[in-house]
Amino acid sequence: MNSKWSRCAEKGKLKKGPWTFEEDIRLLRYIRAHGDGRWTTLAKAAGLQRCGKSCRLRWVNYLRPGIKRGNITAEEERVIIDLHSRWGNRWSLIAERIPGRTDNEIKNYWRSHLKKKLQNSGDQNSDVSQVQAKQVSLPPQQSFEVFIGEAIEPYQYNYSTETMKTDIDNVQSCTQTSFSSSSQVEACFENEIGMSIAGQSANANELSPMLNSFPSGIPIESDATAIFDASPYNPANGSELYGAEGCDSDTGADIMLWNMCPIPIPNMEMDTPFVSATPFRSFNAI
DNA sequence: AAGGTGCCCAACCGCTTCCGC
DNA sequence: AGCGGAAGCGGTTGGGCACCT
Repeated sequence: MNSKWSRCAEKGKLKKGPWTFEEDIRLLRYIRAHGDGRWTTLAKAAGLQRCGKSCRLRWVNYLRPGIKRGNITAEEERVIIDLHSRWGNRWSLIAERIPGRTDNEIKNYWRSHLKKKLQNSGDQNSDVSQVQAKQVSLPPQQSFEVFIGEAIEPYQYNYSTETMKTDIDNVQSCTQTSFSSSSQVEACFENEIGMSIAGQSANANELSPMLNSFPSGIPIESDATAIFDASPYNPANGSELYGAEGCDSDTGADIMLWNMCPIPIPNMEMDTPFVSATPFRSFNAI
């Protein structure tokens, strides 16, 4: 074989399989300093024992700023169904029309949810058929504005290289990844990341890249609800789950960040304040 | 409680397209 | 124009997890 992947493997003990936290950080740091592209060169220069293709995939599908996590919404599903009916399996094209979603994610969603649904419901009375028949207004591609919460101004969700650089550097210095109390969390974020989680100072524009740097969120055992009262919790055992970013729910910023959290959190559900806050109220062209 | 089954999704694979020389 | 390497894309795989029985 002479494919790129097999050449990757032959060349030398290049690593395969799931990415580690350290690899993610290494890749992020390199891209923030030098930009993406030239993936083969980038992989070597960043000191990653990965082939360029693997680095590109990790960046595009997971680390890239703006990746939206969480369940596909009903509106997104409608868009996917509509566009698939027009374009077929042009996943990357479809993904361009759904901000924050990757082609891989849409492809997986189609295979695991929609394809079966469509197959099982060829008749006109099915939900999917009705959805398909409906003309869907498409969200704009590329740039978009996100409106979050009631209390803050809408802002344009764009990352600057400088912002990411600052965030990743700060995260690097925050070595503690497990906490037993809200005070520990507060101390870490205020001292190490320079952001007040109990106050109103969090700037949502500056936070999301940090999420990329924490592998599985930060579990907190007990008394953090006063601070994180809009955060997700695990309904299976009642414990609360927190990501790297924390800020007062009054700002609304945490609401947006949880939706964009690139870290999958098993069994995550939102508690009442979260739901009532209506994250991602709309997308608008800018 | 334990084993089986099915689902989900991150990552892999290989083909195609693009681009520079 | 032709070639080779890089990037993009869509299909496939397999590990981990949840849910049954």
